[in-house]
Amino acid sequence: MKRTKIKAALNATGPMDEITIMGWVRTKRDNKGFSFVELNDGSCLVNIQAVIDHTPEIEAALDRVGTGASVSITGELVESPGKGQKWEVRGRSIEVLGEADQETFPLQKKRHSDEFLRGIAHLRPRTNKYGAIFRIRSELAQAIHKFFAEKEFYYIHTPIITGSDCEGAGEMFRVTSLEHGSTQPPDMDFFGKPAQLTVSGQLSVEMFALSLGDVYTFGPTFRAENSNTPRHVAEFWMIEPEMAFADLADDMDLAEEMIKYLITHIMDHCPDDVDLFAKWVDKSLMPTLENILKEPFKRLPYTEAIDILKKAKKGFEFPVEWGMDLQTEHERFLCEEQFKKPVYVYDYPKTIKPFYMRMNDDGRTVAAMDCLVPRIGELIGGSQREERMDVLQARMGEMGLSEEDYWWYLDSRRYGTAPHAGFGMGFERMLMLVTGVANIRDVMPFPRTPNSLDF
RNA sequence: UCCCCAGUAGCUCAAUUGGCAGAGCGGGUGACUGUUAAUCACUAGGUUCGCGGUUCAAGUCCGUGCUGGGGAGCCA
Repeated sequence: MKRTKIKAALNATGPMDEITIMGWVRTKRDNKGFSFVELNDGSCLVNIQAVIDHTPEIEAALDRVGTGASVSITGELVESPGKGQKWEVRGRSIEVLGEADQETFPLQKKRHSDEFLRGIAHLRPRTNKYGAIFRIRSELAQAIHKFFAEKEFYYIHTPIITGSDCEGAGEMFRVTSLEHGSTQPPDMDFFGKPAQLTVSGQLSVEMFALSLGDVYTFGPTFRAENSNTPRHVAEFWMIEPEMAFADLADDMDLAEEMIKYLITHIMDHCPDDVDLFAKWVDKSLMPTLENILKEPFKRLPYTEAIDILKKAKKGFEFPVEWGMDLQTEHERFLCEEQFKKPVYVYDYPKTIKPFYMRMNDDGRTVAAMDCLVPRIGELIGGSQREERMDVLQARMGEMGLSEEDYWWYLDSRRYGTAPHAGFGMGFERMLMLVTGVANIRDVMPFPRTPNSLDF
């Protein structure tokens, strides 16, 4: 099929005698003797307008066309005499590719609530807002690979199915090939042992940092937590870079550079789509993004953060004391009120962090960092990893972890260990940041949440 | 998982103290020679989320279940 994408047609530098456009009808306006048909094909936010003079044959076709139908229109591309668009198609013929019954087609020529559109997740990318979200989502994924390629990081595909039942984060989904309700023991299962969906590629990707140097993984991860918030889903994508011969400061440098790179990239490459969000979704989007770009992030040791929170004239629900994990209200206070920009909190108490984070000289904190951003909360969590075999073994002992289960992980410290650091960034949370979309379910094609697996 | 709120036409919402279930948009039909989510006229459209209860009478009150939203926890 020969067609010109609408994005290309709208960017034309001159008229065209022969053009065929295909897309979905957003609206049709009939007049006596001719009709306007606005088409969108997903290639860009903007529709193209086609003007078609009526003939008996064309009228018969137009009778079958309503909002949502897909059509092919052939004619010429001309400068529009009307206001609102530079180019339009003067149609000579129209072919109806797929009708849409107006009685039942759920998308109307008006704004719908996000809640309603979630119920028709298979059709919502045909709306302006969701089309824009998923174009930006694609561009953001590409930008991540571009960023790491430019910095000469290697892209590692870490496994989705894992046999490590404790990767240091959250409840896991079990993977089995046994019949539902089977009483067979795990050693009769496919892998001969229990298997789960990964919650993080970190332990795997560390092995490759300690081989290839600078690496990253970017793929789906799964959490079986019964979380019901606008910031959590059961299946989400995570970017996890890992650098050999790097410490916590290098880690924070990389994360900050990456966030700024991604925001700049999206502003440069998706101006129309970003504009839609700035206008209709979050009026403070542009100031927020510009604010993130303009200054260095605040770097705040956990112990100082606790002091600030203690002195804050603020009725926190949770009392503040050294050793506790920061609550949502504390995180929001730090980045939205105290510093009004992204904040790294680092050097957390060892008791609230996983075994693999590097012990600091004080013996009570570890080289961990969280990057907190306004509105989203924790966008990134990372650390310098414990590279010293004896310290790592001691930590695992404290936390009741079996060295046998991690024999391959420990081998990386046994043979040629080296300082290294990395972090995990929630891809969808980054997408929420650059679009201003408030609910994570609205930046995923088909979100998976507790009791929801409809598509 | 806990706390709070909501569920009425395809969508977004009204409905006074418990007293005849409504509007806008969308749909259908018609009009209109340049419209921009066109406009104008006419028109159809309801198991008031399910189940049980109180009452002469329930969209409205009570119980329960389901679904959705907000907040919290867990985290990215």
